[in-house]
Amino acid sequence: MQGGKPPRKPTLSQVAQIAGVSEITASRALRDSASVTQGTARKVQEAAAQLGYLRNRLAGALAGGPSNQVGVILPSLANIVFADVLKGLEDHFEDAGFHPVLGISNYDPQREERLIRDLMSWRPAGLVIAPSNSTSASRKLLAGAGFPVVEIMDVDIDPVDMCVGISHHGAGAEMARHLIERGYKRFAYIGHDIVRDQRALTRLNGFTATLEAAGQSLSATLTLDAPSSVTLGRNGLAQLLREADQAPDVVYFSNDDMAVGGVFHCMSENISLPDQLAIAGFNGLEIGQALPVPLTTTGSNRVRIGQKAAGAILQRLKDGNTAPAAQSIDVGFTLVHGGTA
Amino acid sequence: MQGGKPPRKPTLSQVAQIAGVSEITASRALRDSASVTQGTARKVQEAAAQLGYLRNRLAGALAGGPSNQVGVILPSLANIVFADVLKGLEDHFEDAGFHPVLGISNYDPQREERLIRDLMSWRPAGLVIAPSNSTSASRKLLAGAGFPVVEIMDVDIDPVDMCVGISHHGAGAEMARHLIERGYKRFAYIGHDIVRDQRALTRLNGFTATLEAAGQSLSATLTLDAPSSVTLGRNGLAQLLREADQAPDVVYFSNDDMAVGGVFHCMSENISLPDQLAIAGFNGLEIGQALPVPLTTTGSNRVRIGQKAAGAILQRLKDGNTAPAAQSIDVGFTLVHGGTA
DNA sequence: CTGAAAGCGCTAACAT
DNA sequence: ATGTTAGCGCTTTCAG
Repeated sequence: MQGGKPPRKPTLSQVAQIAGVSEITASRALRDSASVTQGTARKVQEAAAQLGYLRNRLAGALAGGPSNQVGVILPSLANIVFADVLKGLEDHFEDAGFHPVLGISNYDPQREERLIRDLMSWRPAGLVIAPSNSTSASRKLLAGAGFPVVEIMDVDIDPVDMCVGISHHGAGAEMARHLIERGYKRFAYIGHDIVRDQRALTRLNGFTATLEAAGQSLSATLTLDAPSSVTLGRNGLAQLLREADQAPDVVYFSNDDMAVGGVFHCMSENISLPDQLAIAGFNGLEIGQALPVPLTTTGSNRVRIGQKAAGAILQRLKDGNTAPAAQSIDVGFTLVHGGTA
Repeated sequence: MQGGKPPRKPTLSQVAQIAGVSEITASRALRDSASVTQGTARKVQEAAAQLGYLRNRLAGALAGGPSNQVGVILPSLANIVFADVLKGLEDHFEDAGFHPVLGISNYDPQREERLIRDLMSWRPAGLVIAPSNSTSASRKLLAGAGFPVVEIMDVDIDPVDMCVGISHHGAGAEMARHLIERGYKRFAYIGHDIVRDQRALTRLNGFTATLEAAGQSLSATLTLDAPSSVTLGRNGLAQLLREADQAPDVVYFSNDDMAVGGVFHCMSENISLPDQLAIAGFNGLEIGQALPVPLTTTGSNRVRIGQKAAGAILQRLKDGNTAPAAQSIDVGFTLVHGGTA
């Protein structure tokens, strides 16, 4: 409570001394009481309790022991999507006694590279990363990491090691197919800062490719240079409808946040959904489904992605980290037939 | 990519050798190029780049260097509330180059204690914890931590070191005052597993205390033994209305998730809000405000709590961790005048 | 500004 | 089942 130099924490050697055994025996007793006589284990544990001994994993890991830390690099935490992924990661890591060490790249490749260095400098047991246009230096770091690495969110990539996610190209394509089937003709797209969010761009590419294969095309595209948000989507739709030569009959938004904004604009302008205008999003967020008319969108298994990624790391750690051929896990997406398209 | 024993990573001494300086000089050059001649700094940096040297902070921290890891213990990530707090923490930690090391207690005091031990064994620079009925062992551990500790969410506590949050007692009391003022007479409460969620219980206490001070009381209370959710709130209200001798005219829910469920029940049963029944929640979640009739609730500054907590840790680290008197930061709450009460 | 010595606290490897 | 030896890779003193 008061000032003064911090009293040194009790060390293993002190525990050993009190228990009347060697340091290494104390170490074994504390880590895996099975590798030691019951009596010894008890003595050591008592000594440790008496001293208030607290294991120092810095020393342990430096000496070659295992780490239970896993680096986790995500682009943002403002977006519920990544909070969901983190939840999924925690689900499995927590049970296995592993702890995520978090870094947020803010969609910035330079920052991401710095984070990779930073987290690797703690010699974690593994690394999970949702890449943001990774630099080649980043890829090189990951390739030579020496521990399992999982790139998450997108499987339309050439993974450094393993990857878990969905095909964003496929998701865009499927939505295009659905909308074409519904008979829509005048397609528009409203997106957020797509330069940074590569996965949104990939969806758009899948979307337009499918339109074109069907002899259709985007009649209007609006890309706003800001992070996605409900407000941005709302203003975006207002702007698009104001500026477009001919009103679209359906708008594909870069994600659900944006799309919900679009729905709100329609509500306030008395544009009836989906007759006057149809709207589609991506992610399958709860808020979209809680709307009076649930949003038509693509459900992405975000929690699942986290769980699978954690599972992949843990599995490899159990297998002694013998890197097999690069592995790709597609958790799949689902078309959510809402009422807006 | 292929098997084989992992090649040892380059060490500082190798960098030093190539640069033609001593190990310690190389160390200084890499950490703080200002404490060394420009030329030396350049030579060392080149050598490091050439070797692909990656700092080993395990060794650094063990040798007495600073850590940039901060333990963060939260009860859950399923609840958006804690994702928001984590976002706030990241906002400041990321900029300062610090990384949260995450543990999820699942509202379990035993698990929380294990997590505290586990995270402390990495000798972090600080610890942020949203306590869950902490055991006395947990409190003892935190008290002797030797680094800054912030207990978050609630300021109605006696903090081990510092705390950041709001008064949950006050929040409950204010909502009671508001509802009394509105003229409601028959008050009911619907809560989730309150044994585990102490803060919800504290709000309830503030609520009932205020009712009683005004000569009123809760006419019905329903506490469900499960984590809070929209579905639980919906079923809860159905049950309460079914079983209550006399229908309440207002229901205070343990939080917004629950309250939104209540609103959904009313929608499907054509119970008009707030005339036939009024509803109030807690948190000010986006989903509650996105409802056709926005939810009357208490806004909690969750992101702010995270930011302030991170700020408090960083400040103390800058001040050389000279623990001043225990500090308590109240970020305050706001009554959200929605349309449901 | 640079260096030499010493050691942080622990665990793997090899005995016994 | 337990102990001995050695060293992980770095940084903190303390000197120059």
